[in-house]
Amino acid sequence: MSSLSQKLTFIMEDAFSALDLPAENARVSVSAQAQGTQFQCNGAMASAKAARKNPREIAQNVVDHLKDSKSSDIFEDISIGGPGFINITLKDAYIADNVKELLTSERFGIASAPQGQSIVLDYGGPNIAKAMHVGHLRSSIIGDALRRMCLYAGYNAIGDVHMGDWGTPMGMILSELDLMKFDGEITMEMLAEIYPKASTACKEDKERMALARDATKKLQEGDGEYTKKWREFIDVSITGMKKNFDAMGVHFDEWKGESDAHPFIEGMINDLRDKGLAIESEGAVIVPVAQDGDKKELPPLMLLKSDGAVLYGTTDLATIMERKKSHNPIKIIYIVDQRQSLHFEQVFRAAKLSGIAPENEIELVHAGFGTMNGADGKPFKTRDGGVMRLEELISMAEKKAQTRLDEAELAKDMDEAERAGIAHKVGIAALKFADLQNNRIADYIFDIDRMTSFEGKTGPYLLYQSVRIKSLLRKAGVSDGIACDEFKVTDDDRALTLLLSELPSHFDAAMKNYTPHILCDYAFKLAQEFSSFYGNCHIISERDEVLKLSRLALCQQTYKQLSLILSLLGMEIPERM
RNA sequence: GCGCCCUUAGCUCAACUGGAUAGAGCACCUGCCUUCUAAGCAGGGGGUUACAGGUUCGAGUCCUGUAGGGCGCACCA
Repeated sequence: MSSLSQKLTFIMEDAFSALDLPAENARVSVSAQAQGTQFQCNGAMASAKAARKNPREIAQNVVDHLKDSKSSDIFEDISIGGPGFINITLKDAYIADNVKELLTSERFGIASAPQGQSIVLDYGGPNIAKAMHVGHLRSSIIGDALRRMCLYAGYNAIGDVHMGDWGTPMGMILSELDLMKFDGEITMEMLAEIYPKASTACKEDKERMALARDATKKLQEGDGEYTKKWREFIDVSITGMKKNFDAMGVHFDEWKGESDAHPFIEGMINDLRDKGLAIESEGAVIVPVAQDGDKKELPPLMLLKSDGAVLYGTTDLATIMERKKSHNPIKIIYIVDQRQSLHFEQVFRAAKLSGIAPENEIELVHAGFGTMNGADGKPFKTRDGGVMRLEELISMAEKKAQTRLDEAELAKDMDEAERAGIAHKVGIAALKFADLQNNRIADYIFDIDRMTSFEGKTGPYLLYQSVRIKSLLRKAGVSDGIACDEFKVTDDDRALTLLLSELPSHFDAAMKNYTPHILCDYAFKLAQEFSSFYGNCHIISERDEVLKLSRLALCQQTYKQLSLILSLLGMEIPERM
């Protein structure tokens, strides 16, 4: 079981091979032309040069071959267009057979990865003592979606929040507590005040900074008193983070941080020194990672500062060791701001050079994303110039959904709790979809109106269509799978039927490039196609029993797919809305 | 100075990795609640894909250059 375009590709590959044409040119895709033809293959033109033939002639050979062969009962029409496009239209009987197969397929035709392979995903990346703001949105939402996708693809996917809990900011807080002579219970509110205060003071005053550096070093060396206090405010901080992540429905399997790599660092540095990879330079310890043929001058990865303290790159490298030991993953995916691409290039090179992550054992991927800008194209700020907190954003979206619900006739018989539950699901779907539908690589404009919009290409639209189907199936008394002995395809539902078969192609593409927006796009098209079908056709009131059953099956299949994709994207469908 | 990324409709974004007439949503205009949820559907207008060359049967996509924007270049994370 696979998508129709994949099946047709197999058939086309056979035809190409039989005619001594390169099979890799045989790929069949959904037709770009809206009307008329259903699928197309562009391989004749690609093969023309090497075969020294006219592309139309090649296309004709392929078409003749296919018409002669037994697969001819598949094609309603197969013809040549333009410079050599092979256009394919399928027989309804073949489409019907395919749907029948799809209806009983557990995974919609999506292939499953070999068992026992792990992938670690590094996303979220909140910092201790800092309030989570909209900047954490992308990493969390994209990362969580990719984790769910990897899981569905059959991998043992492990999401790690990888907190910033080990750098100089920790020393800033500890030294600030010293200066305050503080000895009570640390609260979230306190932390929110202390950190910015300490950070500013350190920037302005070199001596104050020295205190922070000193405290950082002591902490990293295992000072008892500091460790105790550190543990205390880490726990407080994590409680706050969990609140935010829970509200967004972002899940982590591990709550590790930079500090968890600490036990690996000393051994790692010694090993790198022994291998001659780590060297002293200006009092610091570095790993040169430049290679012949580099276009740019790649600075070395610094492991130890001249004062002996570790850095971001040190913990990142050691974290790979830690992950290798605990999970032995085939891949580690970092969902981190694109601006850090140089840093990851350095770490990845050092990991390969040192054998910490041999190239053929662990694949290291930086799935970077663009910077979030405000409407003016500059990094996003609220109207008063501050940073918008995540909680604020979530509650804005929820409130808008609440208002929308209060206006609706439907909500009259709902109690408070049900309304709040729906408003939450709708609000979160709006936020997540607004973010996920963008290709992750490019910078994007953070538009609060778009984030909290419920019309058009939005999360709530997808929820709405799903809810409509669910309601329809409920009224029709359909609960479990519908197996159609006979499936009837008509002009009103053919487009939806064909689209339903294409999920595997889109899932594969999204996985390959780590781009959830491909799934967003497919889900939207599917919902739109369904909505059109829903508007044009009678379903429950259809008199033709075979057609009615076929259409109910289509509804259910659409619901199942939307439900799967929404869950992969981290959205929940309410019972009604 | 060196390097990376970006520039597509008024706005926000797609375009299956080189394919046919570049698609969606928002906004604007016209219809549709007496069929199963109108957070919806049907239809309309809106484009020299920043610019100039090049490669190719074929370029938004690849190569070169120019302009504009963003970012990064060892003791922050």
